[in-house]
Amino acid sequence: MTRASSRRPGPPTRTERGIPEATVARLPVYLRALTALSDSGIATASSEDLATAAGVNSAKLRKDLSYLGSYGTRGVGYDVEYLRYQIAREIGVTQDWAVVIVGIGNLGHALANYSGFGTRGFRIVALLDADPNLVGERIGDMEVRDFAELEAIVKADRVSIGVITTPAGPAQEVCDRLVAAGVTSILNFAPVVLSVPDGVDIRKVDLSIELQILAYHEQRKSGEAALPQVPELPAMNGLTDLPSVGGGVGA
Amino acid sequence: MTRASSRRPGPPTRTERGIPEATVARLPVYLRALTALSDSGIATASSEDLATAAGVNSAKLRKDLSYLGSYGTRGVGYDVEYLRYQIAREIGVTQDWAVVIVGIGNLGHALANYSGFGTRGFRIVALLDADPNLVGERIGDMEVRDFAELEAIVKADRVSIGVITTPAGPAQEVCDRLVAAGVTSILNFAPVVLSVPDGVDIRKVDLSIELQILAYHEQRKSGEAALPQVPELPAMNGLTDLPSVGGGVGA
DNA sequence: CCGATTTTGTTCTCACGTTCACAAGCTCCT
DNA sequence: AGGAGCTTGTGAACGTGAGAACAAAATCGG
Ligand SMILES: NC(=O)c1ccc[n+]([C@@H]2O[C@H](COP(=O)([O-])OP(=O)(O)OC[C@H]3O[C@@H](n4cnc5c(N)ncnc54)[C@H](O)[C@@H]3O)[C@@H](O)[C@H]2O)c1
Ligand SMILES: NC(=O)c1ccc[n+]([C@@H]2O[C@H](COP(=O)([O-])OP(=O)(O)OC[C@H]3O[C@@H](n4cnc5c(N)ncnc54)[C@H](O)[C@@H]3O)[C@@H](O)[C@H]2O)c1
Repeated sequence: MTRASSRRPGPPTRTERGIPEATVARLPVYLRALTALSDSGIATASSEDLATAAGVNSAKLRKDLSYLGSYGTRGVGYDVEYLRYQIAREIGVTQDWAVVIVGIGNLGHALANYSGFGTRGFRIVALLDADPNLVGERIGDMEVRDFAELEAIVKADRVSIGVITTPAGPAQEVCDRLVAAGVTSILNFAPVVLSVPDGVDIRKVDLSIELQILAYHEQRKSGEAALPQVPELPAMNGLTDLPSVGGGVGA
Repeated sequence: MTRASSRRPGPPTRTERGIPEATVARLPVYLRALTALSDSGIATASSEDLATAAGVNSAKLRKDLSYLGSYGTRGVGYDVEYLRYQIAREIGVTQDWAVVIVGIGNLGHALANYSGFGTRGFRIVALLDADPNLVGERIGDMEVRDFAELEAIVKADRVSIGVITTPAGPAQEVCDRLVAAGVTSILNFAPVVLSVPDGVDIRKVDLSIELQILAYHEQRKSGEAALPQVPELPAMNGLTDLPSVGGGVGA
């Protein structure tokens, strides 16, 4: 492991068990690749093999893994099962995390029906919605419950992760309720910037943004020199979506 | 704009109209913030206002915008409408992009029902699935069509963006078909690393990975010094998902 | 037991991204 | 008209991340 003694403020110098964020984001990818290899009956894999399966450069993969410890064997490679467990432990998916989903509309239904969570260390303990017409509906082996029950559920099941799939309008309010109830990690699908207090982690998944990034590159491919250069405000597409400029300040 | 003459290899030196990837990823966020401000009847906004609405640091926002040109006025701020148009043009959402969705299951249905695309420069021209039982089903004002019609549709509607919402197994195959048909940008929801030829852009949205990143940080919050230190392979959670180690090499 | 071979873990360097800090430029008030 | 007061645009410092390269450690064959 990297020593941080005689070196001044020096290089990155991980502050003891601090794994770079970029690495954290890749660990789940490695975990999946290892699972795939394991299912194929492969017991040992080199960094080259793993890197190929995970779609990254092998030097990067080795450096990422070195933050966790020395789990490989020189001249041989990595034991697939062993490394898989070590990564799973580091991420924290060897235990189950209780999750609530708020807003059981189109997207909420899809997530509720998705089987891929339970098999990966996450357990959906409640589907919540404010719409009385939805409350009571059965989805798989679960039932939609009233959003008002949030606090009781979070307490009872020690829920630490909340998923927001409501429209943008109520998202900040829902977020505040989740935080107040004790949820400390939030995955947001609504197209708004949510503000949360320190100590609460938030990640967003935003389809429109992904598509727009693709569009940007797409435009470069085809257009190149065939685009109008700084035209003045013509009629533009309706780009409307948000009801108003939501809550407070971002981080 | 930054001159790149008498300076040697020098600083970042954008290669003429080349916008940093990190900036590209934030432009859609700014666009949304501007739309929100515009809808609130605000005509002018300072970088501070905008940064707050977009959830970023104002220096970063100013630098990002400076890559597009000098669209602000010192001492005043940015004209909301004008800047909004400039960003929309830069991203490429002043024109409509034709999109196909492949795999109309839980997630595909949700996307098909989502109204937020049409209003942002994207037009879903086809919903495709290989399952004969699904073909013909109506979703909103669209009808699910056979995946075999892909090539014809891509040609007819000049489709450049494809969305994959099939299970992981067939995803690479579907991806190859899309590319062969002429699609050059792909948004993938299946939990696999897809390989595509040069010139094709691919982005992935992966719920499980997002949750796992949250879990990692969550574990840090509660556990801290209370975690077992490198235990030996005990019974672990089923982390299975992929059917086997998919296609070829990643980028 | 020793050397050839393989593959990890790590160091070094470069590129990229973020943030600070401030001169340049605009508006408004006197 | 001239100066005070803001706010942009950007140069420079800093931090993080990516990739090349290689020494250290393990296996295997003779
Ligand atoms: N459907 C998609 O494919 C898609 C794609 C991208 C983004 N999104 C975003 O995801 C979010 C959900 O999309 P959707 O299509 O499922 O919307 P939806 O309208 O179908 O569902 C929203 C659900 O949230 C519930 N809800 C509203 N206010 C609530 C509150 N205060 N507390 C609890 N529940 C509340 C509603 O009753 C409804 O059931 C939206 O923000 C949307 O912009 C959706
Ligand atoms: N549902 C979710 O909330 C969710 C969450 C995270 C990730 N995902 C991922 O998104 C993908 C879709 O999930 P889902 O729940 O909608 O699955 P699903 O099984 O409900 O739907 C998949 C659809 O793809 C179709 N399909 C299968 N093979 C095909 C082929 N070769 N060509 C065209 N169509 C084909 C099937 O007929 C089916 O309609 C999966 O890869 C899943 O892992 C889903």
